[in-house]
Amino acid sequence: MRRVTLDDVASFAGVSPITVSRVLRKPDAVSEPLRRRVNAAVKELGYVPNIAASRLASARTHAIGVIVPTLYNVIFAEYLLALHEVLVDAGFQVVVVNSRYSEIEEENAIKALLGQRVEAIIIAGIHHTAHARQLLAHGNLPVVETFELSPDPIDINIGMSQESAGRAATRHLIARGFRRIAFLCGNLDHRSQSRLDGYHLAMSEADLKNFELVTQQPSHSSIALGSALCADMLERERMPEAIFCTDDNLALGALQECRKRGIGIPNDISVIGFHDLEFAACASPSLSSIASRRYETGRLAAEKVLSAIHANTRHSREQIDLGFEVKLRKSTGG
Amino acid sequence: MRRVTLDDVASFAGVSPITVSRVLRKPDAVSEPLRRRVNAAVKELGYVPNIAASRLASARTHAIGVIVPTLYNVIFAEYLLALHEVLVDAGFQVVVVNSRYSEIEEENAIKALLGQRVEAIIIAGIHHTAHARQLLAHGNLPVVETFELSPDPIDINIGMSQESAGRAATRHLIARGFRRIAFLCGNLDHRSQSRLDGYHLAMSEADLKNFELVTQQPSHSSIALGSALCADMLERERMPEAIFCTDDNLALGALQECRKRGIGIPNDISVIGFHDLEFAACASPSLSSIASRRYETGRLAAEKVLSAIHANTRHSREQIDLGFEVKLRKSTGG
DNA sequence: AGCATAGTAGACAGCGCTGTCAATTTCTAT
DNA sequence: ATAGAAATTGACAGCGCTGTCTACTATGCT
Repeated sequence: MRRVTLDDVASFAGVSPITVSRVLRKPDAVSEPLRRRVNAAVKELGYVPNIAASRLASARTHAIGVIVPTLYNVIFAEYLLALHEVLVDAGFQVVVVNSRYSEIEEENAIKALLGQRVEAIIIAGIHHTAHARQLLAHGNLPVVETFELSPDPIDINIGMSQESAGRAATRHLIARGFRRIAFLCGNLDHRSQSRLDGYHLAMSEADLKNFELVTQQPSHSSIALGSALCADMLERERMPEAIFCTDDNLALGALQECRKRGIGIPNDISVIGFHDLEFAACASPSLSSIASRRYETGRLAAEKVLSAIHANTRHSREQIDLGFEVKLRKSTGG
Repeated sequence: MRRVTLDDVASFAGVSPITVSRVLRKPDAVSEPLRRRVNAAVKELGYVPNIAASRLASARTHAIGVIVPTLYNVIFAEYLLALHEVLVDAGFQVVVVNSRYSEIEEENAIKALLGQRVEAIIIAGIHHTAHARQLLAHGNLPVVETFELSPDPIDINIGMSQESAGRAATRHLIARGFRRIAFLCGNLDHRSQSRLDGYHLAMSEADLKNFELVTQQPSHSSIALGSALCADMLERERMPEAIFCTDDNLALGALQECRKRGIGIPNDISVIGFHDLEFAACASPSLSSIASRRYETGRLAAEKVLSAIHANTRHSREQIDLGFEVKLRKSTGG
């Protein structure tokens, strides 16, 4: 039971294989009657072109590789959504690989994508193994690093300063007069680490080094984890006056935990989250947060890739800071 | 600037191309010294095998196609996680395509996957276009339909009865003595529709047809949407006594909305969600829900696919009902 | 010494498609 | 009516790899 090939279709339709190929790829170049005959044959035989053969022959894959650390996070879901919207419409296949927050797996993912001869790689993050970096740099294809700003971009870099954002959130709490400011965090990936750096920076700028309260647990951000981390904080000798969570899910969990314990927000404790997820504005009390622009990151990354492929340029060495926005709501006193 | 090929490596290492190929695929079949020479050459030249060529020559792709309606939903994220865990470890590439809840896009996705000669297709849902169904049935590859139970599976089918689950949730509320029971829903996809059918069934079984309160809005399930739909319900002439949400996100939004309006849960209104997401147990009050087994669905689907590929069997025609569990918590009175 | 066996390396052809260029037909303008 | 351009179709070779088969080497045994 052999699979139907282009040649089968050609002989069935009584034309040359090349004509069949053309009908499928550039129908305008074939006359109406032949096109009909070929299409009929394709349908009749249930022909499905073999992409591997096409890729090999044409040396074009029409595939873009995308590496994200996890699929289990709305942030990346929104980002992927944007990438898909732009790239699929432009006729590209999006190959998503997840690196599970591991640089080793990321390197393997890069190898796999290069082996597939993707025409560009869009990768979340700026920290790679030395070898991975070398592969990307010498891969002779456009590379976009996203979500963070790199001191030394491989090629194109689109993101925001996670450190500045962490600092801004902390400064906001400091400006409100709080001194004992807690930092809640799940997995300490590079982005969270930078936000933590920003927190430390802001605290020390305000001479509040002694009032730092950091708690962290290596599992993915969730409402449940937020409750747990918050509980941990509340059971310490002296409660914090404000809490900065690296993620709105954690913040929502913290809100719940406080309510459960009869702790008023923002009267007793202020809470600020990160990312400004959908529910932040409608939580009760509404949740202050740092808005990140992951949808725009995805769109822009996709567009940059398309134009780089189109222009056949390598190493544009462009860096774009999409910034962030501090959203002040009830949970930090409005 | 040509890409490095197997032949380049071979001549660099002074061996035949076939030997290089073997070193890469079955190193045991090559003697130690040659293997070292070849590996050195690979490293030196930065050789990355061309997968398209390999796939064409070997007629094996080591790729499994997975179709989901959206990536923007934890349910599918967990399912994909499970699929990945099993399949990647078994040496397969997972090709994820999202159909955006459209049967047309699903059909296109199927064509794309068949064109890639994936070795199996795992597809969420049992409703396809006639042509899509035909493609899957005649594609000569294992097919797994998931999440729902099909009256007529194409091949393997792993899921649960969404209707029974919807009915069970509603029955629980009825058993608690409620009569005016509302149903809240976002996008009315096939699964939600079945849950709604179950709701109608349970209501009519209890002679409560007159007390049905259904509200729905065609956007994806979110906490914000839950608040909005709940607000809609609460502003009706007569408030519901209980609310069944097709999704825990909606339910959490409903909880928030009720709290905002000073409506006590479960004293004034009971709420039950669906899926038993992570936060359900730790919400306040804790949220009753119907637990679905999406992780197990993913694992099992992957395992079935592996064994079907291994055994080289087609059309096992197997149906597995993974069931569901009613989780009773505070939001419906414990 | 002579032979069978296993282990190792290579030759060859071909997977199914497309780029390039050549050949043919059709049409346009003089 | 005819040269020349444009539109249409086809021949050929090759993309980079692997399955299959063959050839060679080393080893152990009678």
